Amino acid sequence: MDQNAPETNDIPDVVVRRLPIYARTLDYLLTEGKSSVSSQELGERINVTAAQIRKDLSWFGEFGKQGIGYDVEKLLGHINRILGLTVNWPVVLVGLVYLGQAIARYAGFREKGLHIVALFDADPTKAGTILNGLPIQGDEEIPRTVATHGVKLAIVAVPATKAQEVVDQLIAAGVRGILNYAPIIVQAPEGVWVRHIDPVSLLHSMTYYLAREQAT
Amino acid sequence: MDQNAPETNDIPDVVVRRLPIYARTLDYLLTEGKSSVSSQELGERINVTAAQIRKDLSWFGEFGKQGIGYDVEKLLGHINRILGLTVNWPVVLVGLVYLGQAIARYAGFREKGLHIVALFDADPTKAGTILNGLPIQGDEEIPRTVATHGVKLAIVAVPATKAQEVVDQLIAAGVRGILNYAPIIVQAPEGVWVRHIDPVSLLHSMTYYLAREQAT
DNA sequence: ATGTGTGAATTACTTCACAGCG
DNA sequence: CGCTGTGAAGTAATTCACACAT
Repeated sequence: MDQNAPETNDIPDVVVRRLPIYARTLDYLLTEGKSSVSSQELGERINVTAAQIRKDLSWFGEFGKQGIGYDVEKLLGHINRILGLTVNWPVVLVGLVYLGQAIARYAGFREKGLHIVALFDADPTKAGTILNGLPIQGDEEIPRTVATHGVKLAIVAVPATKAQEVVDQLIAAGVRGILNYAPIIVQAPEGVWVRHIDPVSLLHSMTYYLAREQAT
Repeated sequence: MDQNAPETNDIPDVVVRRLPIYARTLDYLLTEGKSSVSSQELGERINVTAAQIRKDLSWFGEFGKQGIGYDVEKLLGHINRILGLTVNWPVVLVGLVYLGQAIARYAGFREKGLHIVALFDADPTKAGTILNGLPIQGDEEIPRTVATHGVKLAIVAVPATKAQEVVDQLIAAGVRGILNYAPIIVQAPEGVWVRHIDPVSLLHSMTYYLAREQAT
């Protein structure tokens, strides 16, 4: 439902999905001046058991010191390397109505190795407009631009009705990972990863519990 | 890491999280004019096995007809009832920089029973500004407004450094479910649900696989 | 003492496979 | 037949608990 995990034996996807959270938290610990952290302490910050953190990390090596814990900076470096974040990743963004514009302006991507290098929107009246330093291009430019930048990652923030079409174009152009904000599960072939962001579904999964309580 | 699931024995949270996706897809099927659907067909749209859908639904009752499948409209009604979506849920939104503004303007919440009833931002120069028909209030108004509307759900789109503080205020005011867009895992007491949206982490979980391939 | 790394045990989730109904 | 609902079987993920290193 969420992603198509092609033959990536070895490490479970749940583990991979937790690594970025560990990295983010180590980053915060670093800015707080902490140089060392135990799995216990790290776990408390993110509601994960200490054992889980240790087991997750053990898939990749031995990064801790018995009796001490983990060196924050070193562990962060290890995780960043594991996630392929020693290089910057060019990313394209498709769909520039409100949400897309907000994404284009968000500094958090660039700070974390994700550089938005091109913006696309199907609306021809937007073409040429500069947004956060980048010109908006028409969707027909996707193939050329994706190819010239060697872009592997895309963010899709178009209406649900257009999402599959845009995703197909992106994949045809060479994109291999897609972050989809449209409220629809898009299909992708083997070898392409897709992650969905669906705030309405997340809220609905909470109304389930809240509705239940009121009845009690 | 993602949510604190207090004593909600019975139905697994993974199941609850899939229900909104089923509902959304049934909705699309309905607009496409389909009146009946099999678990197989529904599953193909969202990359879930037919058995999983049947098992998930069986937690709540028997909604299908052997040899036929499910009546789209009826099943949608059942799921909406299960999710507590027979009523509208008032929601407040805190944080109105770019992302928050985009959220405030997004029509998709209201269409799905989630009515944004109040907007808050800590920036006093924003106070009083009308956004999408609602006045922006200062954070100090949170307790009164949340109480008068009986708000149980909140969306948080403030910077990471402010997120925990805002969440604490919201919970103190009576909020029981929080959708957090800030890139930090916020803490909440038993009985409060939290869901996180973290695009950077999702992208990083894909760079992991992409980096691996290039090496191959 | 303290806290990691890890097999073993446990718990949770998914898929199988088929009886039974329309 | 065709497709649901569901126990049973099979996988996967998490937690336990402890040997061992500092």
